Amino acid sequence: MIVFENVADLDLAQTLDCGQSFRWTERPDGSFDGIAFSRSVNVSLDGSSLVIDGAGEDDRALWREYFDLDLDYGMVRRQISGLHPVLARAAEYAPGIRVLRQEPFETLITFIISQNNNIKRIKGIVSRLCESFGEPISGGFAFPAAQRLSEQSAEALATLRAGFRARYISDAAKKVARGEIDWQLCRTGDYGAARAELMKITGVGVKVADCTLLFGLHRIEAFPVDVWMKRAMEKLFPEMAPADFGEYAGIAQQYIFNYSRMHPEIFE
DNA sequence: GCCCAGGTATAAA
DNA sequence: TTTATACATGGG
Repeated sequence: MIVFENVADLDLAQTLDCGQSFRWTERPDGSFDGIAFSRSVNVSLDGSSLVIDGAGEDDRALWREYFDLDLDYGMVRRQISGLHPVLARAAEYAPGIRVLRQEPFETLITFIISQNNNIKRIKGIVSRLCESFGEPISGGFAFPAAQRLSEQSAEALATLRAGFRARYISDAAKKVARGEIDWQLCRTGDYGAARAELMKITGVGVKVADCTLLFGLHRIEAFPVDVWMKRAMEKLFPEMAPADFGEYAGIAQQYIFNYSRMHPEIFE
């Protein structure tokens, strides 16, 4: 068991159930069971201590990074809130959101599955994907390796009931397994080039690419303010110009997404 | 039954 | 370059 003390600005439900990760399930006691990096754990918050049950000290750095504990989200939230009142409202609504640093391939595949889909069903498909093709580990199944996934027939993938996304999953797994996707470029290269790199995959457009870059490669600096967000800002504050989301655009975007999910009436 | 869901590929203007 | 439509599946 690992304990991180004095963790601020983290709410597990807000972070693990806000549509960025699809592998966490809440227990009645408010803790969450989940798997990342082929490790099955239960995470809970005891006061300001983050408890990772099922993990050893060897993995302290790994979980510190996963929950992005080295970034001061209080500072980020204050900065974002100053950019536009809509951002202030969204950040205030769920101040415990953090942007997780998930594994790139898992993020890519889960957001391919997310297209024209709902979170409940996304979780089901991801769950079947891991049970069918992931390595069994203590407490569940790891997310499948690209190589293993790339070897699956169309018939095998059909058991996931992912619908038209099955061939997208297959193409992504093949390209990643062959090394045709340059993760280093995605992580550190020009944002446009990183986006284009992921869009080499069939079924990956700007939205899936942006979500993969944000949640899988932590490109928090460049999430575009899309037309939908601009419309929301103009509707709520018609007298103001839509703001750029600034240095932490990806985090701002996640506050907004969560807020819109909980208050759909405000966003039409 | 009908509508829609963290969109994208494809065809057509 | 921009705009309509199909797409598989299942929850509300």
